[in-house]
Amino acid sequence: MIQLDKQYEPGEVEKRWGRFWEEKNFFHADETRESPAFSIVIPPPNITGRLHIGHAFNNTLQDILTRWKRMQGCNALWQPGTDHAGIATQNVVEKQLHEEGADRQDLGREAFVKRVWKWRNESGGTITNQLKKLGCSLDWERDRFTMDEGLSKAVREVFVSLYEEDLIYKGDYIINWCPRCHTALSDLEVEHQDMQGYLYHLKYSVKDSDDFLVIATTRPETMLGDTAVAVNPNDERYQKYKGKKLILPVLNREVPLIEDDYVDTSFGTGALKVTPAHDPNDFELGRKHQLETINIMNPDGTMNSLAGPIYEGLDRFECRKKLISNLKDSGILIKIEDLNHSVGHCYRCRTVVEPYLSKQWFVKVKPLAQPAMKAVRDGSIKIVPKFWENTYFEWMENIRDWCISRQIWWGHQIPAWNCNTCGEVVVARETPNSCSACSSTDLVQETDVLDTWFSSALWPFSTLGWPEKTASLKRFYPTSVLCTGFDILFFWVARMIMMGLKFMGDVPFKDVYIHALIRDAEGQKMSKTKGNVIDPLEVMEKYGTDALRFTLAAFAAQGRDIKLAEDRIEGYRNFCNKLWNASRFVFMNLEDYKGSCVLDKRSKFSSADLWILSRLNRATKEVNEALEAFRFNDAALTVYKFIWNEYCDWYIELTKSKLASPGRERVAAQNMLIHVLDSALKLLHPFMPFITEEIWQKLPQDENSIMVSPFPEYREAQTNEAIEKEMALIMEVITGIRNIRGEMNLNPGLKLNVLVKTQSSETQQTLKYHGEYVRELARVEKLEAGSNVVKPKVSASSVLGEMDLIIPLEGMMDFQEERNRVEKELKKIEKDLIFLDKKLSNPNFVKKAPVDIIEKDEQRKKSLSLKQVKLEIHLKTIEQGLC
RNA sequence: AGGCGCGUAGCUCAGGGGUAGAGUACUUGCUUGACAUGCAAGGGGUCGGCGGUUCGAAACCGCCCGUGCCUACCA
Repeated sequence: MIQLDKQYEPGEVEKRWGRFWEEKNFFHADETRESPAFSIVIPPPNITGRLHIGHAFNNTLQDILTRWKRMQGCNALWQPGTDHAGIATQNVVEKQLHEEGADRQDLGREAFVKRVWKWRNESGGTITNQLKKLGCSLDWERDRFTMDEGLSKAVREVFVSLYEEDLIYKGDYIINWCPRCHTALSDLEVEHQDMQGYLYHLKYSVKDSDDFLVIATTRPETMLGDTAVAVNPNDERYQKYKGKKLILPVLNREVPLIEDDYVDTSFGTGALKVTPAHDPNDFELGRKHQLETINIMNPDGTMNSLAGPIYEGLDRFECRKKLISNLKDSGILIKIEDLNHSVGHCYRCRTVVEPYLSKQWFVKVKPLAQPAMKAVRDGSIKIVPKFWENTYFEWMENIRDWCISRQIWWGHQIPAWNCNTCGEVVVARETPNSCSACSSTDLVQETDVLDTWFSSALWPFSTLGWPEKTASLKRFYPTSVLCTGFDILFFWVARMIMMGLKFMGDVPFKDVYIHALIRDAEGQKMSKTKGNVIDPLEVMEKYGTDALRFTLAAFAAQGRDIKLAEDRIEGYRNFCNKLWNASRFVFMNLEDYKGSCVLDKRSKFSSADLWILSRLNRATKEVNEALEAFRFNDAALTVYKFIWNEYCDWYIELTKSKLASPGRERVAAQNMLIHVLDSALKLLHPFMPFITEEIWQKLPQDENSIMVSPFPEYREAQTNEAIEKEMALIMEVITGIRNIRGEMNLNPGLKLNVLVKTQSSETQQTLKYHGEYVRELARVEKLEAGSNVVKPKVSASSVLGEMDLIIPLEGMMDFQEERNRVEKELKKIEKDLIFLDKKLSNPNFVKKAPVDIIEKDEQRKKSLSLKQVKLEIHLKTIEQGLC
């Protein structure tokens, strides 16, 4: 006989089954298998990452889908992998070097990259192991890394193809530069933050005149690179200076006054200093008006020689300080205003980014964006929840070219070679030996690497073997669902759609499920710097992995951020224990059971048996439907309620009388208990893989693992309305009795006699037939039901539908308690009747409302009135007793 | 500056044109032979405010207040 401990202890169980699944290779998807494919690619976590609550959430949802589909018989692939995270990883290793008193320049490129690989091989797998702990059923055999040979080949293929089609180009443009990471960033990699800054008003004198113009700027140090001042052509104030030159303070350079209606007359003074090398707008103005560009900054954010001898070598912010101080002394600075404006920061290191003119590589995105928008518009890709589609379209419509070159060492080096002899740029799939133009062998490869997101954009097909035409690619592409947070909708999702369509000729996934972000109890985004992180590993340690997973699923309602509360996790930990103990009860009653979990058609099933089967069937339907629609919370709560509120609270209790003595009813109950437990465990398995496997393995069944057993399906014939109605009546009577017992503070152990007065012969039959249930669950000695029941003077009573529930209490009646109870009830009835009366006496309601609503209300009014009359009579007898 | 969410029980959150639900917390009573990480019963909400549509609004629409986020070339 199988005995369970009194409490569920997750720690050891999780380790054991985690190992078991991996050993049995259950997570593996075989590309040669013919069953319908279901595939998901994991959003590859950074190799620098540690599992945070967002990962836990994201991956729990994917695992739920994967396990569910796998159990449904699909050839289910959940593709694992990690991302090389160029800047982030380089930063980690550079920091290490720094601690050793060195920097990457000391090592040189080759040695540095080698060092990063070493770090990756030693520490890059942390998150992989943590995902295993979370129970993720990823096909580890297929683990990929964005810097793998195969994926690198894919990157080259895509780069060269795009270049050949003129969709990749190189040029001098203003980009976002991080002076700390020493690299260009794409627009997306800049995080804007509102900051309190200053608007400095500076005097620029007009050449050959005593007049001056006042310009306003937030970044005064850039004036050293000014090559013009712009005003609006319609601005009255500046008409008289048309065509004049201005003298740039400090450097005393002559700059022209140009006119452009881009200039907003209402901002600042209406006069705009123009620095084409250090501001994106000024860059555009500069091109339009053919202005000179003067780059006054070094890549590390210090000023270069063009900034003049006083400022050369100073950091940009020191320069600002010193410059302002000097300008103040020389009377150039007129005033300083407070200004709240948004400042861009590097998303990897939080340094203020600098708009910076430099030579970079770009992807021409517009031609790729068109089909990507169409795919979503025509439904080839569905974004769930739908409202994210708007965000997607808005971004795609305004998309600008994507800066893909990064001046770092860790990443895919751009497959372009510069010929030192003739200056030709050779872009090739294979490393060329000689220049395609002049045959010189003096070729030097481009030092820049590609944006990490460039390789991520290929993820859904590069992981499956592309550019080779693999069987996996054929079987699993397009993938079924992409599951991710909205924070990388543009970074990643949009780009995968563009690249998938371009290179595979098909969408990379059919559904995109966008889930919420997890925040702390105050609604703040969790971050290490704020110190408000919830560590999922700690939670798993304390409450068990299943409890965490279930909590996350229960919170996963669509379209709302999640404020994670620890007491919810505790609640679901208790649910694990509840399930554990229900199972414990079942096993305690199986010692003489010879059957299996399969329903035995010849069994003599009781009404309770058929009832739970019917309820199980409904729950099964709801779980499948909810998961189909990505309503994880509905699915989770349905299983929860079924197990706790139906199986445990009612069914187990109802079986106790049947189990009490040997016989056909006992066997039937045993059969149904384990059949339903088996199914419930399966329904719960995708959410709580560990505890379900642990219990399920002890059930009499001959399959290998619950994770590869068939998921329950809805069966029309198992829904039994008549039985559900019958049992609802029984439960109503039981609850009615318990209510009186509780409200009147009657001793729980006290056996009561109960009379039910009812005109319905059906009700009489049901109560007669199932009297045992009532006697057991409501602690009743004698139960009598009939139309001529006589109510003793000293009794408690309530009205349940058309039934009068009467509990004789001769000698133990607390009249005051009973009066309070009945008066409370009457008060509520009165309130309801007033409401209904008002509604039903409204001629418009009767005229316009649907018939079934009117009928329902009329029915309710009738039964409430009847109940009221009965209770008032009862109240009178009580009051007699009080005198 | 535009755009998108959210505001429901003390707390954390579901729901959604026909008189409000869960978990947790709270009150009362229970060492009932699965479970005190439990059982039974109970209290608790003019569903942010104001208008509108409707026979009927917490739900749909508009405005306002509060709150969170995203996008943007706010010198």
